[in-house]
Amino acid sequence: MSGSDESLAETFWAVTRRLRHQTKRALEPWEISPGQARALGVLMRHGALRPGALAEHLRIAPRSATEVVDGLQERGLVERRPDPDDRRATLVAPTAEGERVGTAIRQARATEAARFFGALAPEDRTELARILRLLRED
Amino acid sequence: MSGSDESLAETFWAVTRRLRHQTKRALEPWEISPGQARALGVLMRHGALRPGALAEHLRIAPRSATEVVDGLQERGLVERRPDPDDRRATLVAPTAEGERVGTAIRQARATEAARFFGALAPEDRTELARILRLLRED
DNA sequence: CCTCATGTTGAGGTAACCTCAGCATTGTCG
DNA sequence: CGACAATGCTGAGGTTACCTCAACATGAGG
Repeated sequence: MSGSDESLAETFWAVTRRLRHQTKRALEPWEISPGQARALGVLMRHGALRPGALAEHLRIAPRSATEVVDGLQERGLVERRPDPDDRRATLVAPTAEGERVGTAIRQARATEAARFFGALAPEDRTELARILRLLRED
Repeated sequence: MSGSDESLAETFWAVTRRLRHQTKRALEPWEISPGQARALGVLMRHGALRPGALAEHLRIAPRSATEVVDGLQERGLVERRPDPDDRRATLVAPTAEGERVGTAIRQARATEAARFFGALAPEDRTELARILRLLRED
């Protein structure tokens, strides 16, 4: 019983590794790191955000968000502008190019996910989604 | 369809993150990093290994295996000894203490996995294991 | 025995995170 | 309304876990 749970965990990790490698490859055309892609996705979903709020979404320290934003800004994918409501703060928002790249990445990811999970029969996909939601908890 | 696959991937990542945090906490009592724990596990399964072979199992560069072994050796969990078959090479093997800690970690991990997946009904666990094996492929 | 391959490691680099301190601004309270 | 604590960002510098490249010792084949 505990032994089979351990092997379940092991299988889970093996699948995770495969999925991670695949999504990493999916990002290669844009030469963007997984962390940057994640940040860009958050910014596209939420619109302009302060670095601190972005950090919360990414669950990293505020200081680290500065670096992620620096990277995206260097590539011209986001821009910083002053927050009109608080002169201490900065707002980070995707540029037009950022929106373009962001949606392209979202599509590429969807394609990769479809390829990955497409190995399953439709009812297995549904079943997997249902069971994973039970384990998600947040 | 591709949209639901994308959210499936997203759910998968959420579960992965939760499992990762939990196993990391499970290792805290031994103050050992996940990488070191993984290496110790490999050494316990395979017996004495050369650093190069260990690197292959961990899928890291040979030079990086040196560092993992250094860390484990500092904590007295493994020892290096000359390979009798090849005087260029070194064999890395768990010490008695390493075996002790290694089995304790294995048990702690099994307990954590049981707790994590114990949230599921038994038939869901079986179903999850079956589906994940389909995605494993290695 | 000379050359080339192999096994390990020193030196040094990178990416992604961290903490801590400093600076500007804002909100609060006597 | 003025002092002062709280907030928001970022510079400086550290850590961890990886990497490559070159040096060194040893082994194997012509």
